[in-house]
Amino acid sequence: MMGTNMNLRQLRYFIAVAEELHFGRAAERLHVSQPPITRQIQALEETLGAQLFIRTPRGVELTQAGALFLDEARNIAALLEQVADRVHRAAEGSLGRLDIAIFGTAILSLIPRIILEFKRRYPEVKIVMHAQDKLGQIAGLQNRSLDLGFNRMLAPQPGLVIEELSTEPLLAVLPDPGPWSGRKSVALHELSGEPMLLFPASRAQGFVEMVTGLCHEVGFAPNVAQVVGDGLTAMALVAAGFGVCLVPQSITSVRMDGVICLPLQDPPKSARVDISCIYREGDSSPFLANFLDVAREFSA
Amino acid sequence: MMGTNMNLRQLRYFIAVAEELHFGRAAERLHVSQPPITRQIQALEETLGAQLFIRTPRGVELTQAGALFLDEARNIAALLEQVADRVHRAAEGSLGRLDIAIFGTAILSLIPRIILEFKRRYPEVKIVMHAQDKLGQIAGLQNRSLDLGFNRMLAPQPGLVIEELSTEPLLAVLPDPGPWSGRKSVALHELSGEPMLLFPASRAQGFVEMVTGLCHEVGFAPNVAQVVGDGLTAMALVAAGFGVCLVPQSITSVRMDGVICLPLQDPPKSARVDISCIYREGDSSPFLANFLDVAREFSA
DNA sequence: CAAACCCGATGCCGCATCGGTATCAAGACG
DNA sequence: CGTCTTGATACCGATGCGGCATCGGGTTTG
Repeated sequence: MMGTNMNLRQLRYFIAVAEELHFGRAAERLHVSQPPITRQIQALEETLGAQLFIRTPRGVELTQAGALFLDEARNIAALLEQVADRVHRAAEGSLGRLDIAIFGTAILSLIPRIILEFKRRYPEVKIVMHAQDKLGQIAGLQNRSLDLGFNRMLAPQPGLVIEELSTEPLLAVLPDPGPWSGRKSVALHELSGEPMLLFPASRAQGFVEMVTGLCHEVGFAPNVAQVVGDGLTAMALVAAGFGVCLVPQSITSVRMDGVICLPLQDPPKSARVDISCIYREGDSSPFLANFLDVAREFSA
Repeated sequence: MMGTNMNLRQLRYFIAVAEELHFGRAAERLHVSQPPITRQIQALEETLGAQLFIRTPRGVELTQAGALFLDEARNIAALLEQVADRVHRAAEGSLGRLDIAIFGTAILSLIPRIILEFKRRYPEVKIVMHAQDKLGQIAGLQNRSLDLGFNRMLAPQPGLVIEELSTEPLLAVLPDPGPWSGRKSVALHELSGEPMLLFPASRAQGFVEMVTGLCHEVGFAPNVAQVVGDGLTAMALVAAGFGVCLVPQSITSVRMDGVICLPLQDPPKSARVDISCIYREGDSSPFLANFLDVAREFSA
């Protein structure tokens, strides 16, 4: 009456016996004695309601049902092993998916290198990139559609962790040819009269306020010509003669004719912008942990 | 340190917890108390080397690894159930394969009806037909390439069981038009002068000896015109005027112009031939048992 | 702000199950 | 006819499992 419970041990024992066609040799292979084999096979036959072996004086042979079960048992055993391995790798962060958001100039220089290295180390982790601004990243992290965001000048958020990866100086982007052609650097106050292009014009500001604050520090209010969407647009407008602008250094990895990029003379310490990442507090995902490891290596 | 042993119980528990997202409800569904659930899940997580659930104050949620494992666990559980069912049906003879041999006129009348009925009852049992003569059937049974043979007048064989399904009278096959046209029966001694066609001309005889013996019983030696391969060939030669022959009644299910088939007058009891089946002694195959059940029904 | 509540984790105990040793029963073989 | 081999069985000690009671933490509630 009691036999509705198959056991993986029974399955292993059965496979051994079916391959050896001999209880004793199967027991030897399994490093147990022979009686347990007999009992487990009997139990298995009872649970299946099927005789699996024909006992002969010189060993056993498979019945048709036994031969059928052997195939399936091998399948299941292999499947289990494979599944265990995949789950293990998923848990240690080698297999799975990571949703990353970037915005604007954050994609230049550092981030691509981090992602490339991560993909090299964990080729079975699928990285899904999302282009979302600061507020979108926060919302995405909170509703779990994102695991990680890259951005600049992030404000603290409850439940989210902000981690600075690196900082970089600001450069002045100036028309070329123009008054600054041939110069090695420029002082911020030299730009006091110039029309200035600011960015980004998105919901979540930060950089705009930073630039205007810097100008006030050196004693002038910026002559804001226009607020545009991103740094590259601003640079293009500088090239077209609409004014000047300040950009993070990494943006200059894009070469553009008609402008020169000069470092600031005696820049204040605040004239730097960060590249930071943001993720959920207490997120134990191994994918995230591994990605952060790679990111921290590159920020050093 | 000991955790290399996954258990199907752990798998069931895991599925329940993953679907309920709550240890207590899972325990209720499984009709056990909550602590065993905790312990089995812990053991499973250790064997897999992966955290499957994130424990929260109001229940649990799946990790990525847990979600992956849930899919696979469902697959394995379903596969196991299906396999158990298939093995059970294979053991009771509903699923599998049966190799049957027939030869010559044994295929007429009775055998096709038996096979048809068996296929109706056990549609998942594949019947493989082999055309083999008596010796071939015996060899096939012994080397296990056959499960069952149909034939006539089988001699006892060690290790094989012969079971008579039915007997049928002999009929005289006579040219028509001819001396017997219009008659309702014929006495065997009337054929004493006629050229007689015998069969089969295969390695394993039996029927030839039987017919010659019958002739001797009524006082004449048959005038053997020719020994041919099978009964149908003999009938065709009768129609062509080569002589007469005796055939089992069932062969007359094939209508042939140019001959008439008449029963024998006062036939001796020995003037009958059997249709028998032959199979391995002690063959416990449920397919064979089921097939024999059907065959015995039809022989009654 | 403390008490009550809900959740999973843990300690302990009794029972079922499992494996090991010794032995048995039945064929095969010389 | 005895011996060997093979699977089956009896018994015993060890392990594993479930149930009960309880703990620790976090949330909710009065």
